[in-house]
Amino acid sequence: MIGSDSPQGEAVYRRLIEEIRSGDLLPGARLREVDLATRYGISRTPVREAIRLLEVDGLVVHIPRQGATIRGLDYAEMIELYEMRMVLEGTAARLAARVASAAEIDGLAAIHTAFAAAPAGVRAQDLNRQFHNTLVRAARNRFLVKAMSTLQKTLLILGPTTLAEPDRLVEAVSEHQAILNAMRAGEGARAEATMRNHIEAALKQRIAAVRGAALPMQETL
Amino acid sequence: MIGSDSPQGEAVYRRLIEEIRSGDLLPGARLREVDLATRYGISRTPVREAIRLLEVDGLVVHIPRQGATIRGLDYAEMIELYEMRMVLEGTAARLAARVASAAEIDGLAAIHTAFAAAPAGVRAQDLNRQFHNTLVRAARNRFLVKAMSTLQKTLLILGPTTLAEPDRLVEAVSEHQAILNAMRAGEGARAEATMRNHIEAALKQRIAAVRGAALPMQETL
DNA sequence: GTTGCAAGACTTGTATCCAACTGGATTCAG
DNA sequence: CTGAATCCAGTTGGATACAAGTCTTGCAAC
Repeated sequence: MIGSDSPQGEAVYRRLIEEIRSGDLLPGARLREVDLATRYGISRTPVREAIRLLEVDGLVVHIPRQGATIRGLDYAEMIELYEMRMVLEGTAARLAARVASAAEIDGLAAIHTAFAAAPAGVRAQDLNRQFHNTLVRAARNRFLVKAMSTLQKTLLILGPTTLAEPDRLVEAVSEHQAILNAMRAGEGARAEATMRNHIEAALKQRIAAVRGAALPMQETL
Repeated sequence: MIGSDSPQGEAVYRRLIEEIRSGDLLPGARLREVDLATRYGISRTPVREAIRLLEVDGLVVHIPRQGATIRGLDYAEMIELYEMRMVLEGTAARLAARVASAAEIDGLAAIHTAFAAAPAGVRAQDLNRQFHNTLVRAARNRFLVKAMSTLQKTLLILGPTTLAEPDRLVEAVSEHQAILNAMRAGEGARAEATMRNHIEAALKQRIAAVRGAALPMQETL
């Protein structure tokens, strides 16, 4: 028994996701079925299921008779990932500005207030996640929510968000405020533009973070 | 042995997808593990795997101790689905207009030529799929490709595409031509706009097709 | 005739067992 | 000492056996 509710496969899945988020499982780590099964005190069947779910999320690569390993993102994929965030979250802001109720925007504003007051750290990161998730849900499009959910899981393997640095946090607060203002005004186009700008700033920070990182070995001359 | 390559679970998955596309499996159909296993002459293990894959695609709903059934899309979800198509395929057209090579656009044009010459039917539907898939791949964004792949699978449960009617087919050819023109000119914004227009026209056709369909029973007064 | 309950069939969830394949280590020939 | 071929350990893929829960159906009581 490792999770709270019945389906153990899903419990293992969530647990593995959490281990990826926390950094216990880094790219390249092998996921051996018997290893995980004995570690969680269950059989291989639910473990297999969880690994398959991680595979369709794109978090692990699964070579047929060889096993699964946490995959990494190369530079190009990182850019593509943020490009998609700009599209999806920008769309979410545009739609939400039109259809979100005042109560929903108030809820978003409450999260933002707490976010603005939080020091850099896990608390701020969590509130940031809440802000973005709530905004996406406010767009009232289930397929958009699902696509963003997949994208965010992929984002996990890039490591913790860039909000650890206080400078970036201050910028992010300001950008969130701009998004909120546009949404309150019901200006979808401006909400989309400010959101895209926000994601692009996050990408710049991310690019700066990987500066100096080693190139993949195949390309190391 | 039901598929060509090794992993049977994936073979079952593709086979079920095909049965959904062909209309053999309609919304509401139950997927019993032992039933499918005996039908394909294999054990339950790969069948379970395939059903889980369909679940994450959103093609089946899976109630924990009760089983999986092909799910249907209500009116709101249909609108949301096409809204997402407008966003994703519009983005694909915009990006492809910038980054696609001349060879890729020529390939797209070749598909288009065959499409324009095809009579309404499965051949035209297949070429239409090829056109859209090729265009999305030309955008050079793996996450966009994956998101569109999921969306297209969901589209399957709405039934065959609207290209069965010759009138709509003629319109679609014209719209595809407009998209191609914009891409050749390298005008991303226009490519996006024409693609969004194309998807919106398809949505209108889809809405007309469900006119007079029975409302869900809960709402039937 | 209707409603409540209980037993049984049916279905999925989990565990374990066997088969097939991969990768590396070891050994033997050159 | 180098190279390859072979053998063996390790791991996943699939099948079957068992456990647990849900729905249906039949019966009895009201």
